[in-house]
Amino acid sequence: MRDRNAPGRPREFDDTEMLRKIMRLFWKNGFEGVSLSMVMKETELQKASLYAAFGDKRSMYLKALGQYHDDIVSDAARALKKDTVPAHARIERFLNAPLAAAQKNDRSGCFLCNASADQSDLDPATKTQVSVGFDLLTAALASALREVHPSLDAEEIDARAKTLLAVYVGFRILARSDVAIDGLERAASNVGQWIHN
Amino acid sequence: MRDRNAPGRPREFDDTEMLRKIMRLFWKNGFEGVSLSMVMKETELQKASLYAAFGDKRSMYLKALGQYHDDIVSDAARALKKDTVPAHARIERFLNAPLAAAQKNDRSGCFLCNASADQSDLDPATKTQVSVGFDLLTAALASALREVHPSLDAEEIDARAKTLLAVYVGFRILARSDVAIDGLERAASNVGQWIHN
DNA sequence: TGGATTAAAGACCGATTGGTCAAGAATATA
DNA sequence: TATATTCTTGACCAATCGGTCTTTAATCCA
Repeated sequence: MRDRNAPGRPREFDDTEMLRKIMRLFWKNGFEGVSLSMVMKETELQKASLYAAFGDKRSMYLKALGQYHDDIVSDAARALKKDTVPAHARIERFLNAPLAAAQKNDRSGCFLCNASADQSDLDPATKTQVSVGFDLLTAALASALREVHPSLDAEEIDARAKTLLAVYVGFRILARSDVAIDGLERAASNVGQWIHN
Repeated sequence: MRDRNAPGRPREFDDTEMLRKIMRLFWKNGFEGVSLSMVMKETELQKASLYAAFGDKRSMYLKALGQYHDDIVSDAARALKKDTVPAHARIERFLNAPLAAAQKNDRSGCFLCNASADQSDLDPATKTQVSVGFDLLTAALASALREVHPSLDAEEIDARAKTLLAVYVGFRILARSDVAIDGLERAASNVGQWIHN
């Protein structure tokens, strides 16, 4: 966002608001699945304005991924680290989020997971940003796990956190297909039990 | 593949061989990330020959996914269902495959997982085909789990199989990013322990 | 009021996209 | 050898791709 009292003609749109629209586009369709004309339609901005504000397509994608981090990932991490409900319930809620979304017919999945599958192998900057998101979630899961098992050492906590993250990511990907959702629910409840081991 | 004694000029290439090349392309780059000119270069075939043999781009993608099913998924399922090693070791080997690939710097991941993230929400036919693959793997995991726990009922077996599949898929996606691989290994060994519960 | 500066609008660019078509070449059968 | 059938080649197509440029409009500061 530009300075309010900057010289020159002021920008007529809010950067963050537009970035959120762009984010939803890339989230749903992937990098190559989004064209500049789609972005123009969604934001109701001209091409040149988009380039001036966000740079080229790759840079838009990266900024959209950053917006996802700020809006969604960090929120999820916060809810895992501290909340009114006990730690094990926070983890269960986290693992149930993919299934809850699927039941509401929201199949967009997780932008981080999609980006990892779609672009991590093709673009190093995306790969890095995806890893940052996954690392934040791992740390948040580890924090919650420490509350459940104060006696476990750091390595074991990290290993379990990564297992839970893998389950979460797997649920997100599986829920995008037609894999029967009811089996997944019981699977989630199994993992909920496993947390206490 | 056309009949050997069919009338007309015989095809100068092997369909399956070409489909495998196309498969690798889509596997690595996703649907929109592959252009017809890339396919032409990889197969050394002309555009019209490709269209005559495999149909349009969407149809090529679906056939490539089918080839992945025949070549890779069904092999993995077979190795899970029956082998010289005991059932729990077969499952562990299955879960370790994503990490073993990552250690060899093979980051292509799993075509099924990538397709689910990339195209399941956009194309119903892809969604269906992805689900068929996941269902086959679930059934194979369930078969191995029944050997480990003959007393468990079918629903519980299915739920556990889906948990393991989620872990597998999660590993595949996480391994594409820069998430530290050593933590994942210990995670895999944790899950190996959990199988016996 | 007059620069200086920035944004908005949309025409414009070459390159590439997925896809088709017409002509010639290779085969089986008759 | 003639014909029917299929395959291969490469030119060809409109549409779209990502990206730029010029013109005009809006603002700040002096």
